[in-house]
Amino acid sequence: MRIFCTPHSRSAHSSTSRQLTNMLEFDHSTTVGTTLYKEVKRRVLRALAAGEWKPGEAIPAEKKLCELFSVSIGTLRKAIDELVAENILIRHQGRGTFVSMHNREQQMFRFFNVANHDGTKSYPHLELIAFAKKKAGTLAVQKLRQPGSKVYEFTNVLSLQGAPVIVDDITVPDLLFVGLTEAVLRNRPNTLYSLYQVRFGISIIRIEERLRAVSADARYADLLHLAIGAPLLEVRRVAYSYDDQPVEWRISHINTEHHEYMAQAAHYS
Amino acid sequence: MRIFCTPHSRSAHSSTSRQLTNMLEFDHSTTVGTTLYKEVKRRVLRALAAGEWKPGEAIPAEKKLCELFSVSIGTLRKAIDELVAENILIRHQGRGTFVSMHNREQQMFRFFNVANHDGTKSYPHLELIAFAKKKAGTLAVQKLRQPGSKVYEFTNVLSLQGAPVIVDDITVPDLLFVGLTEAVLRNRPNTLYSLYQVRFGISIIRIEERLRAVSADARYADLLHLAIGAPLLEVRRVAYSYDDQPVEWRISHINTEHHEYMAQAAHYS
DNA sequence: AAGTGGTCTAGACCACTCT
DNA sequence: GAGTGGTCTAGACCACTTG
Repeated sequence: MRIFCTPHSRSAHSSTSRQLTNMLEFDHSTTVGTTLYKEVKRRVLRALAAGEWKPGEAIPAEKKLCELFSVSIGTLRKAIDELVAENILIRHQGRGTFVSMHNREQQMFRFFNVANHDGTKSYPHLELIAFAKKKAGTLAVQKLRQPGSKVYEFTNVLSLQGAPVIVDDITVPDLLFVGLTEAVLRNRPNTLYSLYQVRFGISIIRIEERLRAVSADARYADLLHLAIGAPLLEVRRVAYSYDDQPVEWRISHINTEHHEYMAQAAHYS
Repeated sequence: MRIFCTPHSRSAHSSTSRQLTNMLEFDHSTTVGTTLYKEVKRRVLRALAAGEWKPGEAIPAEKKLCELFSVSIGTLRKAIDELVAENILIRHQGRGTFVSMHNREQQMFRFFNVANHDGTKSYPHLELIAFAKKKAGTLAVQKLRQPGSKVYEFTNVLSLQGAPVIVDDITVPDLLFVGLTEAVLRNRPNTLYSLYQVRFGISIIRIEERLRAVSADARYADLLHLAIGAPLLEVRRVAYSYDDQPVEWRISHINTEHHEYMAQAAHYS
């Protein structure tokens, strides 16, 4: 007679879970209302957050993971499916499954929503115009959930087709970005988020943005070569890493005279 | 000896497909690079577009669909999975799988991205201030891909907490909205998109929006009780139905002094 | 109790990639 | 050819809903 695994029963399930403990610390706090494939997903995420598999590297083959987690191929694939859908892993048929990187051409524009009026996107030219380490302001503390800590604050001006279009005022917690300097920011070869990943091991998974229309004050008018009072698109962004941990807070001001912010909505709210 | 279905071989596959032809016309034009579950998904979509199963109704049980399409439960579920992920179907454990509706409370805010500064959303009060049938302008023709046709144009003013905040200038093709009148727009009980669905059989599946900051002209200043030149968020939206067919083109102007436009990005660009 | 969707299994064969 | 992910099967048991 066959003995079936009873995935919805906590007792039978936790015994399965225990076998996986050697991989990473077992954390009971997040083990509520779980199913086998969710549990597998959580393990993979934890391994990623711990740097067990690094961006660009392949993770073990599906069959290997089935043995490692003691689940069937169907269950394993359902877990991986979700991670692929969330852009955390990338599958290449015949090659393997890889941890997503941010420095690839195609990923370049993932979180860069500014386009020309015809919908095409161009590479921005970038200039760092300010850099400082200071105590976090109340707004930054709130957004980054890092009370009482210090932060790095720096400002980039992005130009498209030779004209300045965007001013980014960026704040990151110093505890996560140990060793960040002006030189590091100037010498990076790729995008800012690829620098975060390669240099500091921080992967940006998700962003939330709030948009408003404002009038240019003296500073923005100067930086963007506009008249004071000209309409600007203000974008306030919080960028999140694997555990929904906020790691960057930025305010962008965009001259939308010749460019647009592109948004889409299809899947759930 | 067992005979396996060879899903990737066209000859074996098309014989399977033929069995389904009684349901709807077989269309060879879209049968390229297909897999079994994609084919099943396409059949379901076609049935939905044909009105075979209507919004709010349950579609046949998974086991029934397995027999109908002659596929296994795993394949059937993979097809339905994608339709659920795209918000076209909704599954309720123990009850059935239903065609998505737009008039439910929870769906109310799906395409309504304007929120208070604290992130909460409120029901807008709505006033119809203009309605006309006219020849489509060049911009509307381009966005709606309906050359030479007539359109309905109407304008709504949306108020939040008693103050006017948004002006929506909306254009829809008359061929799809036969019988649209001012009275129909005034007497609708739910959202505009639920009216589209219930009254005209048009389901909005996806929207694309482009955002800019502009200065209020005399019309918007008047409607939104602002000074001329005040910064406004301009949102240009195209709304799409099942076959990626554009069915609505609207330009919104939003006073973001006390409200924000919320955007998110996580899944693929 | 009957019917529905949700999860899981164990294994098959296919298409693709790399060596 | 060996190894990878991609698709598909046939059936099991579970949790939930409704009569």
